[in-house]
Amino acid sequence: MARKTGSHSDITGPRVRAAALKLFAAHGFAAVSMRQIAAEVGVQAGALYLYTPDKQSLLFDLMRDHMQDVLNAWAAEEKPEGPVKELEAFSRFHIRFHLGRPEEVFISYMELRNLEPDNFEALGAMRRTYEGVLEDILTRGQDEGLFDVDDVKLTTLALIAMLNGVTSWYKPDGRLSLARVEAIYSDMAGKSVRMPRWKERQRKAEATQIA
Amino acid sequence: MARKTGSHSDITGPRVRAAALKLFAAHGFAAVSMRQIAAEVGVQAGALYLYTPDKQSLLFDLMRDHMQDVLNAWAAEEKPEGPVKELEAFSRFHIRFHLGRPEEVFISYMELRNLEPDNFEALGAMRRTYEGVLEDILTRGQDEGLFDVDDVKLTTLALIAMLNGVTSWYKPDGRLSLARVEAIYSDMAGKSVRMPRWKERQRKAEATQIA
DNA sequence: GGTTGATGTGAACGTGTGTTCAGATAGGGT
DNA sequence: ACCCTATCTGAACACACGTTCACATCAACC
Repeated sequence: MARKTGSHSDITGPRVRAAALKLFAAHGFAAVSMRQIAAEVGVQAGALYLYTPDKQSLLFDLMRDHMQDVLNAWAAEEKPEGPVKELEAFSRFHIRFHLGRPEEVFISYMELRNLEPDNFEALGAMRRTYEGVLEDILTRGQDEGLFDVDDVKLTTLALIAMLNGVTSWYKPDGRLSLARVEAIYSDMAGKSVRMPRWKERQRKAEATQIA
Repeated sequence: MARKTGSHSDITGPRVRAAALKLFAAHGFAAVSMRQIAAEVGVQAGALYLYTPDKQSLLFDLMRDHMQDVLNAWAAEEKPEGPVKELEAFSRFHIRFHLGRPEEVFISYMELRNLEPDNFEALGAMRRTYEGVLEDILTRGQDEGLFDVDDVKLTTLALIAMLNGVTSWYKPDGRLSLARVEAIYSDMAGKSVRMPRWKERQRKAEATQIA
């Protein structure tokens, strides 16, 4: 029976998660104690266990929810037609989404090794799903002769690494606006995989020659 | 007076560092105890303090030595002429060097936040020096009209992030050889910044038109 | 207005932490 | 043969850890 007034559980619960997010991102999962999290919330350590079964779950829930958010947000995104524009849309989406959640991103890529095996596997599956989106775009672009990609899997990982790197230096009040960063990254991503014009011409020339 | 036979300090010292490297890379600095390191070496925890003043120094020394190795190795590398070939040489060097030291690389980019302020600053300076190498190549290429880079600093960080990403998935016995990975990455890096031919032609056309 | 149940306290449990240090050990120098 | 000293042990220090639990508090309901 949920209380209406005076019930703190609706408030404290999210605050616990917010505190954990902030502290894990700043100092690392292993370096943060339950007492520090409790202090950030303004509560005693024991009270945390009303909102999480243990410290590990606190970490995993943050990571899982974040990955789910990414996947949902991409699913809701409007997709343009053709691999070239899709790649640009993906790059822009990735940069925009990740810059809006620097702490979640940081945790999701830094604390993987602190997950227990089952949780690690579950999160790995979600990550592979997301990478699959990019891999699919590259594959179709390659098939249509629009991209010149040596190895799709490797290129996928290289691009994701590049795009993720943005979170390690971007400051909202920095020199470059979000829009500019978004543009530069998506441009670099596009250029790094697109079929060069001379190669395209050569390909067409060979095709007509054979025919 | 150093012993010749039976002296273990020449042996135990490096073993302590090797154990710390291995364990820090596998589980993270904060999650590894001095007793675990000692056990890996086959010694009691107290003995470690004959080789390091404290745990923090153990981490910092590993990171500083690694960065110094990178800088030295690049200094010793033979450099080709021209920004385009220099960029390729840098990319290939970076991939090759980093894939040969996965643990050092992992630590150097994951454990920065566990460094005390002074150590953090010292390592940051070394990292900026290394990034300066790439930044310099891009700047010169841009000046010579060979590269089409929107923002040199941002592009530097994006490329470094992409190249570093390789360490998070590469397995020596995997599908792709080191040489192939090296080639693909340096190719992507080059394409992502190089001036497109059509833009180059346009630039030259405008130049003659003005003259 | 007394009862109930959600919410939180504060102390305690057992274990582990980084670090120190008196003492054991054993090989090299004389 | 003896001493010296580099090397290491094993116990101890004070403190922090994640987690549990008996108990307090207090708003909402009958």
